[in-house]
Amino acid sequence: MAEARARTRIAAVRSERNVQSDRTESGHRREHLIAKAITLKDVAREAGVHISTASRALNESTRSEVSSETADRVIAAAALLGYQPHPFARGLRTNRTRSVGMVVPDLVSPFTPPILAGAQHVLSEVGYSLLIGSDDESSPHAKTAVDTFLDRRVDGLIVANARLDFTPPEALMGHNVPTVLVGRSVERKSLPAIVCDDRAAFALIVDHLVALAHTRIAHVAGPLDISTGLFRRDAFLDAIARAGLATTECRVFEAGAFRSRDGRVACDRLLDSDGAFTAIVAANDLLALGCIDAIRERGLDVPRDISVTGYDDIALVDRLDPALTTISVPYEEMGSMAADLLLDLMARDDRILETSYEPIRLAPSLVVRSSSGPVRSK
Amino acid sequence: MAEARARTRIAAVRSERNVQSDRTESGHRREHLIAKAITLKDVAREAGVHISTASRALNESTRSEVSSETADRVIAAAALLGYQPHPFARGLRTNRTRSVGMVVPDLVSPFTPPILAGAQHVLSEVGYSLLIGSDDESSPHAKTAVDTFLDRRVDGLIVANARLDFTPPEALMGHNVPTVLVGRSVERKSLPAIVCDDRAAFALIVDHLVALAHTRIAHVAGPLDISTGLFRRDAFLDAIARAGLATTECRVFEAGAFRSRDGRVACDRLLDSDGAFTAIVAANDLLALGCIDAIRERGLDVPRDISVTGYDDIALVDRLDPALTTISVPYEEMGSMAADLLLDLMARDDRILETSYEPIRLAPSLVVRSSSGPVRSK
DNA sequence: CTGAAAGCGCTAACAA
DNA sequence: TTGTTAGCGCTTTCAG
Repeated sequence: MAEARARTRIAAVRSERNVQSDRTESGHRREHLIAKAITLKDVAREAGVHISTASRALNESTRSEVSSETADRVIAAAALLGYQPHPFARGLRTNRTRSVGMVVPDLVSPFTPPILAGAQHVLSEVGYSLLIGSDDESSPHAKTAVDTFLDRRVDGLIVANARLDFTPPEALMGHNVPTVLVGRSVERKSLPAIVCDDRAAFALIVDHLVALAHTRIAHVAGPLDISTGLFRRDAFLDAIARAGLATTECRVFEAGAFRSRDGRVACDRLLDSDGAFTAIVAANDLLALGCIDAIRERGLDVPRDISVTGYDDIALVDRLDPALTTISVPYEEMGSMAADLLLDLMARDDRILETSYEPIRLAPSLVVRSSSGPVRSK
Repeated sequence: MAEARARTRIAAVRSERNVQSDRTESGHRREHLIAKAITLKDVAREAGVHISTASRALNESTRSEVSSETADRVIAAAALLGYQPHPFARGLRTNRTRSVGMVVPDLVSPFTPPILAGAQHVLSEVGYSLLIGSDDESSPHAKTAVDTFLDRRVDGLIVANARLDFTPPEALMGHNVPTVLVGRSVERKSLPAIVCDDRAAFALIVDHLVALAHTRIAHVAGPLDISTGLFRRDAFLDAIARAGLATTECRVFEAGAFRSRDGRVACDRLLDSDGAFTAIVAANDLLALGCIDAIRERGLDVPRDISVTGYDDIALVDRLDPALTTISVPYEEMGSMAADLLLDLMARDDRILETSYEPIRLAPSLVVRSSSGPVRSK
C-alpha cells in the first residue's frame, strides 16, 4: 500500500525532473532504465522547504537547528522518495568518505578471510564501506595498495600485511590517515596493532610439551622478516627459558615461507643436524604438516618418536592423521577489534601521533590433539 | 635529489595555499599535520595555465585538445607536486566511481577467497577498487549489501551469493548497474553468470565410478534452493542417465547445509534406507567428509565398502585419510572472469538488458585420490 | 528557525 | 589551442 504510493510518487518526481532536463527527447520510453537518482533538491521541493533546510533536517547533528515539524516533514519526504544522499557530493564537502581500506598479504591464505570478515562486519554496522587491496609482489613498480587507498581518500587504513621493516609511508603520515595494523606488528611500534599473544601461545605449547616430559624441543620458524616469524621464534625461546629448559639445547631452523614444503625442508635440515630432540614446535600449521611429512619419510612416527605442534588451527587439521595439536587464534576477533580501534582513532579530532604504541595482544588457546604425545620411554 | 626538490616545492605550494586561506590563523604550526592535498588548481598555477587546460592535459581522452608543450608542462607539474585527482570531485562530474562492489555469501567459506582474489586482481589492474560486503542473515532488516553498494554508486556489481530465487532488486534495475553473478547462477537467467560446469564435473565423477564398476551410486545434495545444490543434483542425475545407469537405482538425499555434520546426517538417512549402493557422490567436500564419518561409524570402510567423492578440492583434503577424490574448480579464474565480464559490461554505453543470459561455464577437473576405489568383489 | 549563497575539486559546454 | 563559466549534490557560513 504505502509502498505502491511511494513508487507512484517517485515516478512523478522523476518525471518532473525528466521533463525539465529532457525536453528535447521525444518521449520517456527509457525512463525506467536511466532513472536519475533522487536528490536533496527533490526532497526539499517535496517537503516545501529550501534545500539547506532539508539538509539540516536530514543530518543528525544539525537537526536541532530546525523545527521538529519541518524536520518530520522533510524526513517523511525523504523516506517517501527513497532519498539517498550522494556520497561523493557529501564527501566533497565533509572530506570524509566513510570508507576504509584494508590491505591484505594474500587473500587465499587461511587467516586472511576471518580477519577480513571481522573487520567487514564491524565497519558495515556503522555505515563504513570496506575497500580491499593486496600488493602484487610480482610487479613492484605498480602502485602500492596503500597509495591506491590514499588516492581514494579512505578515512582509515587497516594493514594486515606489514613486514617487520614496515614504516608508514610518508604519504600516509602526510595525509594523516588513521591506520591500524592487524595480525602482524612492526619493529618500530610506530602504529597501533592488534596481534595474537605469541608469548602466551608458546607458553601454552611449551608447557604442554614439558608436561609430556619433553626437554629437547626444536622450533621451525617462519621467515624472520615477518613479525609472525620473528616474534614467534622469540616467544618460543622465551617460553623455553621460562620453562627452565636450556635454550642451548633447543635448535631453531628457519623456513623460507609459511608453506608445508618449506616446513619439510627445514625439518629435514633439523633431522640431519646432530641435536637430539623429541618435539618440534612449528610457527604455523602448514609448516607443521611439512615437518610431519619429513619425519614420516624417515620411517619415524608422530607423535611416538617426535611430537609436532602447529599454530593457527586452520580448517581440517582436526581431521588429519595425526590430528594436529595447535594454537587456535581468534582471527575474526582480531579483525573486528582492529576495526573498532580504527573507528576510535577516526572519531578523535586530534590527530596526535603517539611515538610508540604497545600492540594489543589477544589471547590464543591451546588445542590438544594427537600429534603431540609423551616422550617415548626407551 | 629530484625527490628532495619535489618535496620542497610541495611544501612551498602548500604554504602559498595556506597563506591564502588561513590568513587569520596565527601560525602554521600544524601545517605538516593537516597538509591539504594538492589540487588541480595548484598544478595549473605551477604550470602557468588555466585550470581547465590542466584538466584537459591530464586526461588521456582530452589531451589531444591541448598543445603537446603545454601538456608536457602540466604533466611535469603534476608529477612534481604529486598531484592526485580527487576521486569524489571527478566522480561527481562523471557519475562514475571506478569502484565495484562484490557481495559474498560468507567470507570464511573455502571458495569465497579465491573468487575474491581473482576479481580483485583484475580490477585493481585497471584502476578499479573493490568494495566488499556480505549480507548479515541474522539481521534481516539491515540494509542489504547490494543496497549499500548502490548508495555508494558503484559502477558495477559482482554477486557471489545469489540464491536460486534471486531476482535483481528493483533498485538494481532502476539504477541500471551492470551486474555479474559468479559461482552461483539463478533460475531465471536474468543476469550473466560465471559458474563451474557442473554437468561436466559430474560426468567426470560418474564415469570414474562406472569405470570402477559402480552401478548403484547415491548422491548427497546440498540445499536445493541454491544453484550449487540444485544444479549439481540435476547434473548428477543427468550423468547417471548418460552413463546408462538406471536413475531409479540412484537415491538422492538432501543435506540441510554445505557442512560436514549435515552431510553426516544425510548419509545416515541414506545408510538407513533400503537401497544398496557402493558409492556416494557428495555435492561438495565438506558433505563428503560428513559421509565418510557416517560410514565409518558403522564399521564400514572407505573406499573398500563404499566409495565417496567430493567437490571443490578445498585445502588439505589431499592429506586426509582417505585422501578425497574430488573435483577441482577454478574459483580464482571464475573471479577474474567475472571481473573481466563486468568491465566489458561497464564499458558498453548501451545498457541493453538482454532477457536471458546463458551462464559461462568453466571446466572443472577430476582429482582421483584414495576415497574412491573399485567395487568390492563379494 | 529558515533562506540565500558560496564552494568542495573537478569536467565539459561554450567562447574567444 | 586556450580561457570562461556552469554546474555535479551536498554542507555550511551568513543573513534575515
